[in-house]
Amino acid sequence: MQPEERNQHRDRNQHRERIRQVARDSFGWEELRPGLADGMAALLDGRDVLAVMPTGYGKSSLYQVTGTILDGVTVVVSPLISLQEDQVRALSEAHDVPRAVAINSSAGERERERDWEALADGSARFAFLAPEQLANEAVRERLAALTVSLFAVDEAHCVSAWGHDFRPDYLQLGDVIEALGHPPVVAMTATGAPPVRAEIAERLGLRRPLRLSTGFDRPELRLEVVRHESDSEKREAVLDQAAAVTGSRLIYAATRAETERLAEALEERGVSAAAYHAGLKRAERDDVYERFIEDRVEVVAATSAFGMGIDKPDVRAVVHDAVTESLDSYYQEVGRAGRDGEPATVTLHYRPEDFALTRFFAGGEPDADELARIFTAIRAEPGISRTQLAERLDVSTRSLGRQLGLLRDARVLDGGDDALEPADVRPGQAAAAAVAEAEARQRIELSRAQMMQEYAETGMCRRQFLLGYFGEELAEPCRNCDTCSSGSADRWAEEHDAGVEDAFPLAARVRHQSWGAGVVMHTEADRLTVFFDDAGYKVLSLTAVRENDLLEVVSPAA
DNA sequence: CGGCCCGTTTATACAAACGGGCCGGTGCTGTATT
Repeated sequence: MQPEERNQHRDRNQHRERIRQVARDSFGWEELRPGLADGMAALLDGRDVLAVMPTGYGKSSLYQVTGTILDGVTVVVSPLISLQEDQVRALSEAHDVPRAVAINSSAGERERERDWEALADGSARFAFLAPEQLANEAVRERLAALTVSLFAVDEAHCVSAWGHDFRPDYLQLGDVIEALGHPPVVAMTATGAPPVRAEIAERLGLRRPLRLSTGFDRPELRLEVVRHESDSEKREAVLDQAAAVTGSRLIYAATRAETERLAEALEERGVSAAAYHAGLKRAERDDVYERFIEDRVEVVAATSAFGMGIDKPDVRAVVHDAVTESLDSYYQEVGRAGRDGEPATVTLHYRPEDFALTRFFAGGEPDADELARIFTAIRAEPGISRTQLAERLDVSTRSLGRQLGLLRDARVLDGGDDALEPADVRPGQAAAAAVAEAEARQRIELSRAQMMQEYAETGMCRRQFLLGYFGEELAEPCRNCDTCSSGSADRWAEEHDAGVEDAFPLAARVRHQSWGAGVVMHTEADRLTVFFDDAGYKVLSLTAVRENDLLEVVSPAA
């Protein structure tokens, strides 16, 4: 062993010992679950970490323990103020852990100033921020003046799910990290198929991250899908199921109006129910949430707003009144059932027409003229900030954020939001490139919905399908889903008599004649699923691929 | 794209059927108004 290696070895043992000590003494964890200590040690070694672990596993400990050990400030990016508050509380309840502050719009200016001073003088060493805060130059300057020794991104799937249009500041986090000198970064999420994970790593600029994944299977969840032809028949089935089950249950609907209708109909049947969506007042939302947690309301009919941060152990059923826009979202929502490990049922009720709404949300035609107008304005004033630009053009900073994201992705715009730098191309070219980018994005969104449809219509074991989507293999049908119960899964397995696909192995990097570069996501005996960088998911028949020589393996594993 | 609301038509007096138009999810922030 060389002296240098010996030093590293000694450091690592010291790290492990310190991790054990802090976990036990400060947080009261006698033992850390598999992977967590490895992640912490990697961060202390200066490595980036991408952790995909289910809710309740203890992902937060990755930055809690590491941040306690490190001397500088730990920045934690969290999408919701309510989550920030939960995390600040959790840290304040631990022993001998540096103080944590949440910096957001809910505090007054004076309080915020006190928090910054606490970070500066070392009396606070955890800072929770939403990405919108980091889009603010003054905030970034104050951070740069501190020593940031760890950068954590909680609910990191938001980078991919919200970054492109809803909350574009998520896409700027990579630049923020670089500007801070790239301290070790830990990105944490409970959800994400391989393309989502790849996007998180790419957007945040993670450097050869340690990838931790604990497995997606939730055997206690019974998986069911019911297809309906008419709207009213579907609603009746949803209501019947929600009324029949006992214990806490959740209904997910696609629109606010539908949550109201469902809750009302359940009340009429004598079931205590409440609607939950982002159109309600803050106090009403809190009230519904509290009543649900305290078992004073049995059923909550909600939109996707009822989600992150909700951790009720004994939800016995999650009933979907419509498809979601992807299996990533679907699995995240059904994952709120059976957290206590006891059996729970998750059922998707859908109609093919449901996909109309999914298509609508995938976005329509981007406006080439508007993109050209924006680009022209930036060219007239290189180095202009997003805020100034929004004023010049009299548009909202929000819609502008989405357009700037497209121009950036199309590589015709450089620089952060406070200094936009145009590439040397004509506005028409820039707009065309951005439109192409938007179309690629839309193709990917639509392909994600397509996978949802494949799941709904498959004859194979639902769990085998779902786990396959998340890059995991389940050797045998699960015996705890509707296709297994009906015998369909066994018939399917016989017809598609297994046989490992050697020519196109899992995770192989491939190139298709018309869809370009992609990665093999899932293989079956007669077909394979590939995620293409610009076209999204495609299910290919192996016979067609072979006969027409459509697919070429570029490298065996990505 | 499909669902829903609303006003109009239809063919005769209450109700159904039709068509145009609009809306659909998620949260941060800073600013204006009680």
